[in-house]
Amino acid sequence: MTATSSTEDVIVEAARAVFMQKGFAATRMCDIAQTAGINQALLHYYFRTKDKLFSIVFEKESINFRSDVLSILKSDLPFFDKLRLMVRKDIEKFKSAPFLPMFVLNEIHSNPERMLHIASETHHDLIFQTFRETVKQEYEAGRIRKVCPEQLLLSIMGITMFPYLAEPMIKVSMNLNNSDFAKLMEEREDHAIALIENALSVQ
Amino acid sequence: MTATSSTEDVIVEAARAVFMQKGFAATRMCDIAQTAGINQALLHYYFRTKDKLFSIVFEKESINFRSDVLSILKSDLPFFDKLRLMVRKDIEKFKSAPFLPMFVLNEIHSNPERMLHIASETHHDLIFQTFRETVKQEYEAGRIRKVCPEQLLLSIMGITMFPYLAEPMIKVSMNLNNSDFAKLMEEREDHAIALIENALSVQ
DNA sequence: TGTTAGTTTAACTGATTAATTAAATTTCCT
DNA sequence: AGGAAATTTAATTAATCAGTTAAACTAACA
Repeated sequence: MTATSSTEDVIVEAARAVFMQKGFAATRMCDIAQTAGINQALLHYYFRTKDKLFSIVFEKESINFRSDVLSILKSDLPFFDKLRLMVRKDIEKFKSAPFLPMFVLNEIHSNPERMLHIASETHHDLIFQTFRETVKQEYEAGRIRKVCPEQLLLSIMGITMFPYLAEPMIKVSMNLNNSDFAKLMEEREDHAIALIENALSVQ
Repeated sequence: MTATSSTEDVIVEAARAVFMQKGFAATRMCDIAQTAGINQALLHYYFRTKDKLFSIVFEKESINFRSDVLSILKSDLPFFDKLRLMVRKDIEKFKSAPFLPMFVLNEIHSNPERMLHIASETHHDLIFQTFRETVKQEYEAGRIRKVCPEQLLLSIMGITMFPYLAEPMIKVSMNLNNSDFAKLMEEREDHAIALIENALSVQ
């Protein structure tokens, strides 16, 4: 059982869980220790400071957050297939990590400079540029309605992410329990794709 | 001028600004005092604790956050006019209070029980039920495509709110300065409305 | 068996911060 | 002017929390 694969990983995983749920400021080191099933001294033995531990967690998650859509966009699939894949991949990801959007957006919000670093590491600009050109080609060829690519991207992201950003609010407003909500998210993929397709289809 | 642009109001307004930007945990009472242009002692003289001050701010904002769409939905306007009004009202609100969505969702996220109280005060369930029935009537009459009302509402909210939730990320990704971003949000109203209309139109 | 890394316990330091208090000062009302 | 409320100053208390340290224990392992 390969001893040492653990502890360090256990700590990072515990930190991930607590940071994601509470955010940086509200997270206590002793919460992380407790979640990891160890004591505070050992926490500092492995990761000297709260900031270092947070950086490790945030770096990882913020990269995971940014979809790797570049390969999809650069493929030679029909445009609607690209969109379908983008939406499906995102929703799948958020289903397995529902706190991810809130966590990342929230920490960027409270420390925007960090975003500069993330953006360069994840080729944000390149992804966005490719998306813009792809959309432009499509509407110039008359295969979709003319639409501002920036606005379209914001709409797609909003459609896929919002339910996870607002999960606690939605559950109460719509009177859903956990399994109702999960089911709604199951069905969401198809709804989202259909909505976007219909919105862009000519005629 | 006197009239009472009273100290009390000044404090609440300062608290609103700081809490909105930093969230509860990261907010310091001395920040609020400084923003209000007073000292910490006076803060406690008016509002004894941080929690009380926060409650006042949050209560107010969470009610403001919830659009008063009930009157729109119950009017006898054509459905698309209702949608247009809903979207316009929401985007207008967020343009003047861009931190509102992040603030409310974030605090609900870190303290979901609070949501129960808000929901009952703002008739969430009634609004949602009315929306559901309105949509159902429309697609049963064949005036719009058949669509799950829950999903549609989530999509509309995502489309209107997401840009404000992700503002710092968007600015970096799309390489926009403040005025670029503001302009994009100006144009967003029409984009959002057109997108939803096209998505729902039959044929 | 003895060494070493990993781990625990428990007490402590130092910094931050919410909250309190008393006394002094200012502002405003009558 | 006199008095009450508002506000400041400055010092203090109490709590929380990140981070440190030393001493002891445990298990692997050579």
